[in-house]
Amino acid sequence: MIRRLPQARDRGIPEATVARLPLYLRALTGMTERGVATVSSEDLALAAGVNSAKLRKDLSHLGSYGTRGVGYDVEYLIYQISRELGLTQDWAVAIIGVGNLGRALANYGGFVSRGFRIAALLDADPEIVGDRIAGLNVEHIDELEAVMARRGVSIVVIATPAAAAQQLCDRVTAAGVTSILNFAPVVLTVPDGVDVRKVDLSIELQILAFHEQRKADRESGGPVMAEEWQQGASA
Amino acid sequence: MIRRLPQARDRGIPEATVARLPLYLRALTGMTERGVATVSSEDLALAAGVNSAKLRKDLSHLGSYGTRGVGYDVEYLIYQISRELGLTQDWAVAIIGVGNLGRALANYGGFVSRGFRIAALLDADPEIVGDRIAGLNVEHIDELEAVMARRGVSIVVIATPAAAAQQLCDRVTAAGVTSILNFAPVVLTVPDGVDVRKVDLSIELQILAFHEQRKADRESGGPVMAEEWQQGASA
DNA sequence: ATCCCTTTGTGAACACATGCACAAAGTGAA
DNA sequence: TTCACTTTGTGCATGTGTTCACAAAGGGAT
Ligand SMILES: NC(=O)c1ccc[n+]([C@@H]2O[C@H](COP(=O)([O-])OP(=O)(O)OC[C@H]3O[C@@H](n4cnc5c(N)ncnc54)[C@H](O)[C@@H]3O)[C@@H](O)[C@H]2O)c1
Ligand SMILES: NC(=O)c1ccc[n+]([C@@H]2O[C@H](COP(=O)([O-])OP(=O)(O)OC[C@H]3O[C@@H](n4cnc5c(N)ncnc54)[C@H](O)[C@@H]3O)[C@@H](O)[C@H]2O)c1
Repeated sequence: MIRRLPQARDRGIPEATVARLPLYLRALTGMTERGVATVSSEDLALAAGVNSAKLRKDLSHLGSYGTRGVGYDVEYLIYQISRELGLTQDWAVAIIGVGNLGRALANYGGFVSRGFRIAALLDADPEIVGDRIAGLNVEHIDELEAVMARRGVSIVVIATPAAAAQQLCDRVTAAGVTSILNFAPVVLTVPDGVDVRKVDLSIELQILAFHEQRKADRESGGPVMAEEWQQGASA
Repeated sequence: MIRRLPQARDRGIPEATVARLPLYLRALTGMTERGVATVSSEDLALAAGVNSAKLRKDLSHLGSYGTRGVGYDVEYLIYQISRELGLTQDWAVAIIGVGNLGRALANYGGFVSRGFRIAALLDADPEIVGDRIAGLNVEHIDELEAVMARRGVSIVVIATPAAAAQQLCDRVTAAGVTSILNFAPVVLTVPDGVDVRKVDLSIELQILAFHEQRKADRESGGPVMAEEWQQGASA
């Protein structure tokens, strides 16, 4: 067989794979801290809560970094995944909206540990502007463009009320930002080439409620069909 | 009109559809507030940020609630989706871990508006236990089982440090809870029949970083292939 | 060097999700 | 009633993701 271009590590990593790489990374970090030097796909898959074939296929998209009969070198794999995810550089993040949620995010240590640095906090409320949170001054939203440029911000977190989100989104994309994490419960419209990811707790709860209701229906009511349950792990 | 009653409304709604129903619901709520009585799949799809064929297929899983040539009755559709998601009853939610994040969640009004009621706040820290937050007393984690039973809690939110999460998860599942929303960055292991959904901001940022890096590579470096960009909307 | 054991990397089958395109069903006008 | 027009609901093709199952590769013992 021709075998199609052995070099050229396929530059198209499936989105589903990308979403799992951070999971593997987290599991690997835990292992390296516990002094584990080498890990099999079976063990790593277990730690990450996925099927081992899936894990191997995911990793195979990055290249061939395992040793047959042995497994993967933990440190080396951490490095390769980090590089692939872009965590070898660090990213300046701005948080817009320093309310309940924005404050919690700003105080959270878990970002810095991966290469994310909170570089700016912005709010519209004069009561809040000037506050010192997690070692940063809260700046006025009017300064948005200037602050982002000065600090080299490339990822923006929107944690304002829904009503303000689209307008702020327009401003940051106009300023050249192409990565946004949105907590406001609205669908953001963005130009091509801009990535938006959203976190919506309300949606998560509604999905849980749906399944919870089903389980209740099952028990009390209707004929149970031969249809097995979702596994615990979420998507 | 007779409406449906082809009694076999398919009892297996695809997971991908379930995850979008809350989105449609939100869009519909906005419309009803603006006095819109009827909406076409095209318009609703636009508001929800999805393709209209997908929207129609999603809705078709709930039954045949549209009128050809006209569209969907907004109120009626809100009711049907709410019922399907289990939002016509209300759900008692307990938050475990009242730190930065738990506090933000407790103070958030957006849950109550859909049928979710924060019924209990629990923490291990004696400094925090007894605090009054969002009209609720923070109770000691030792009381977990008793409190959950007394308040009829059926959904638990875990917002503690990662180290405590699995153990707490074991306790709540042992107490009969089958729906968990987890903010701690660990993979929870649960018995069959228990649903866990997770929210991990760090993972979201890493996914954004991956794409951001790609875009940067594209511009500066390598030969650009005929491969189009992700659309902005996240999965 | 040979053999046995372990574990990777992947082809191939399957399962699930998306989106096009259109027949069927409804509205409203004449 | 008939016709023109709109919009739903869905069959079907295509695309994406998952899982099985195994050949190929490497390690270590003899
Ligand atoms: N708190 C939660 O647990 C939670 C959960 C789910 C979703 N959310 C969503 O996250 C967002 C923030 O929630 P919150 O509880 O922190 O709200 P909040 O009201 O406490 O904070 C919002 C902050 O945004 C600021 N703001 C308003 N308009 C602004 C503008 N134009 N520019 C800059 N800043 C502006 C406000 O001054 C305020 O400080 C909301 O959209 C909410 O729906 C919050
Ligand atoms: N704050 C954020 O923005 C953020 C972002 C992403 C993830 N997270 C995750 O969410 C979780 C909470 O984050 P946080 O910033 O609120 O942390 P935090 O330290 O502010 O709060 C944790 C709370 O949990 C309580 N706790 C600890 N052990 C407990 C136990 N056994 N039983 C009951 N309560 C216990 C602590 O007393 C504390 O009040 C962490 O796992 C964190 O990794 C937080």
